[in-house]
Amino acid sequence: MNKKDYKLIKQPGELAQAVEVLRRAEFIGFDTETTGLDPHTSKLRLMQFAASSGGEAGEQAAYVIDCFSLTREQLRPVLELLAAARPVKVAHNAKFDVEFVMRHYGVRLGAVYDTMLASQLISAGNEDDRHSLEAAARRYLGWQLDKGAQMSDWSGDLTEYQLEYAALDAIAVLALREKLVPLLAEMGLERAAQLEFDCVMAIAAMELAGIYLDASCWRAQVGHVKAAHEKVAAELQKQLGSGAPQMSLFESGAQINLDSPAQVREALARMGIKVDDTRERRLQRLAHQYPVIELLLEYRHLSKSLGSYGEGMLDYINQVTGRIHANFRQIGTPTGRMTCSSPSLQQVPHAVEYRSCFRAPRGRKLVVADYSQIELRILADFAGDEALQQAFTSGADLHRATASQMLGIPLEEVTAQQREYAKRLNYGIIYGMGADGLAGMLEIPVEEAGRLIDRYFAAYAGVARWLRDASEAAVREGRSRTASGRLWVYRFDVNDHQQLGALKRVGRNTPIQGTSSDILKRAIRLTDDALMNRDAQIINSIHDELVVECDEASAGETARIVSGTMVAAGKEFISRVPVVVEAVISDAWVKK
DNA sequence: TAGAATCGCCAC
DNA sequence: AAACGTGGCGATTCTA
Repeated sequence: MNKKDYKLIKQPGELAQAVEVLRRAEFIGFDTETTGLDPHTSKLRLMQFAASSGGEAGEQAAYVIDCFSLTREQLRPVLELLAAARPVKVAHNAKFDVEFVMRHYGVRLGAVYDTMLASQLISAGNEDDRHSLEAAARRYLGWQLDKGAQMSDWSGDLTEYQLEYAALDAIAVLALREKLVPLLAEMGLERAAQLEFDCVMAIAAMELAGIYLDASCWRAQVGHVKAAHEKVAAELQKQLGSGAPQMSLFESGAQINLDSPAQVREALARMGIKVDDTRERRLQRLAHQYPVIELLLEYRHLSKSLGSYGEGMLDYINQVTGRIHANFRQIGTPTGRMTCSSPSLQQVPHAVEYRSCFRAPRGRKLVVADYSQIELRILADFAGDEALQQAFTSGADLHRATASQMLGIPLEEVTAQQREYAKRLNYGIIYGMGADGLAGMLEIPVEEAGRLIDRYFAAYAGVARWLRDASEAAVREGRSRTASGRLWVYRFDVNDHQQLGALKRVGRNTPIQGTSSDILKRAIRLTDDALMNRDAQIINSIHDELVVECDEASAGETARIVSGTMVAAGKEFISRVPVVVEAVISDAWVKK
């Protein structure tokens, strides 16, 4: 490892010299130390930079800037360096550092190379790999970084040890990039990496802005659910207890734990209803027959609402901003989708009662924009299936068109049930659903479901061929790619019958789901760029949807811009099928 | 008894 | 036994 040489900067003159050196580099390592994890309540203490010094190979110049010693005005040269497109700032999980710089200095980084995202792409869906700077430096550099100082107190006088640690991280990311660049190239991941790097800033800005939740609206909603929950629980106890054996004199009642699947299963057995498990799918089929099952499903639904979407949601409201700043993991799944936690804004129930509590503050509006059937459009494009493409270009209702095509009847003669079947097929096909799954969902015999699928594939022969090829390629090559080139190297055991089946389904789904996520990420970047210097900001992103909060007066304009950038992003990846975005202006996170 | 594993269910 | 892909998360149950 290189000598831990660094210069501590506490004076404007020293800063000017450092910036002069850094400006000449093509890439500079960048890291920060902060007094805590929340940019709204914690301070930025240090900014560390590293660059090749231009001398002998491997020599580094490293600078540790003490933000407590310099005013914003004095820091201006380095803030301009950060804002410039060159040099590219190399950072590990840049989102974290970027949020602090944005929050405290109002500066966006001009260009980012994120070694954490690069490392995740190279792992190609292997979720056993860790991607902390410590883990990545060990794996790719053989460096043993001492992270002991990471959680130390950065708010007071700093020790030599702390400063060395801080400087070394900036050096490490620069060295890490050198190792990752050829790996990304060899694996054909350069385009995917650029796509990821390009939206880091926009995602950081989205988190930093947060989303406004009307607390009293939420409390009222939770109150309603709580009352309903108690009522249903009491009734369910009564019904489930009815088959119980004679209870002892000392027991007031045979209370069971309604939240325990095992106890519920036993109670149902006592009533003569024997089930292997009590999952919703299974119970749904018995609900018509047994009122107690219907009640149980309602109880489960209410419990879920109270647990995941109860009072706890209010704890996420930031004390400083009054808004919720969830954590978005940019590469959250092997297909490239983002995931969101603390709280997961991606799984707030679709019911208006919940979503309408997430709303625009006074004088502002939300633009809620989502892609119309983007995954099916991707499939139609990839498969080159003219019939499915025609269904999209005709302008007719898609599921009605599908029903018409597969049943060979005019559009006007399609019944509501036929449309519903076609809709389930359209969605299920993307996930690799088979006759059994369709039969269960539509509550029809397996043979009939099989015939429906046959007709579907007869109408869309190109889709059938593409899906078959995709699963065969996944089995043969053990990997799939999305349109950006993102890679998932599978770790399924093809000798295991079940895993082989799963592999075939994942092989069909990954290029589609992954390309959809490519498109949304591109849309995030283009939209963020287009909204720059307007009173508008992306505040949420959910797989095929963007939510933008903006000034009331410019909502119409904002909606047009967002639609335009989202469509443009889609067109970068698919060309044979029109990309359609539905954008509405709303007071809350609902499509009015 | 704390953490891991499992079940069940919310989203797209 | 399951039979439809990707997750996060809360409650229960298992395990060391």
